[in-house]
Amino acid sequence: MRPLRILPTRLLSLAAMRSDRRVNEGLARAGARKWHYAMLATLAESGPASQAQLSERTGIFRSDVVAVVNELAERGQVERAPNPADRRRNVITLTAAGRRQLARLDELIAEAETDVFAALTPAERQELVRLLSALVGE
Amino acid sequence: MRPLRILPTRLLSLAAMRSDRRVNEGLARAGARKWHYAMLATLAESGPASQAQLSERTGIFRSDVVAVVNELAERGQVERAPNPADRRRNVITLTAAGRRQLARLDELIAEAETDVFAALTPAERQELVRLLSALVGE
DNA sequence: CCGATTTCAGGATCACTGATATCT
DNA sequence: CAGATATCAGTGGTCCTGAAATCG
Repeated sequence: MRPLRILPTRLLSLAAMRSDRRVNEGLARAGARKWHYAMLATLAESGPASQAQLSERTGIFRSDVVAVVNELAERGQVERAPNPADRRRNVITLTAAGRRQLARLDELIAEAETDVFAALTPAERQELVRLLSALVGE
Repeated sequence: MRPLRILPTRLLSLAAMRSDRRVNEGLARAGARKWHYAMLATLAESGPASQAQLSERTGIFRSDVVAVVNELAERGQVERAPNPADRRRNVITLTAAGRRQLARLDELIAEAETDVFAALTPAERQELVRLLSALVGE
């Protein structure tokens, strides 16, 4: 039997846990969680979107998108409006305050990534990204 | 701004999520979760231990060890006995049924790891393990 | 008294199921 | 009618805090 500590899936899980914890610490300094960041970043990259599109693009679960949009809307970082062309859908739009918050979160995440990958050389970090990309199939 | 999909910490989180899901599916076929496996494997590797030791060795949170031991004890896979030399402590011991369950879980995890790392060559998989080990500091 | 161990109660986040109402 | 969308209620696992009881 392989020692527990070398199980590849376990190592992956452990590394992600430490990384997530550090990233969450950073985001918490701006009162955000990871889904807030993912949604703001996606809106900035791809423009206004329906909630179903946001679910696909961010990975937020279908039924959890509502709550994240609610929270960002309460803080004035996104706006929710009905889509006149398809009245089942909402159109979620990034506001100026949302862009400012995103810029702040980008800084906090950059700091976190510096810490998380401190033990790797730039080449190793790049290789890790390559391997992980292959793993998730992209 | 870097595209969201290439953020290294996000990639790591996503890869771990997919991996965890597949591993949990496998373990669920034997009615187990990841902590059950971790505890059985640790007991097989290092022998009988107190609950505090099991917490350190497995990563199960201090206050959650009780429930995991309870569940394994109910199924007859471990035994909990007071330590006569230090009456604050319990001694948790693997049973024959526990060893059989561990063997079964080892198979299920091996299958899961085959699936999870299917996109990588053996050399790439080894390199990934090396990089992740460096990341978690071991 | 201090520290270690076990145990319990509970919180917060997250992934997920299932159902409903509305609209195309 | 089928299919998509947004919403809501609720479950279960995990990580974590805090505190009590027992013992060295």
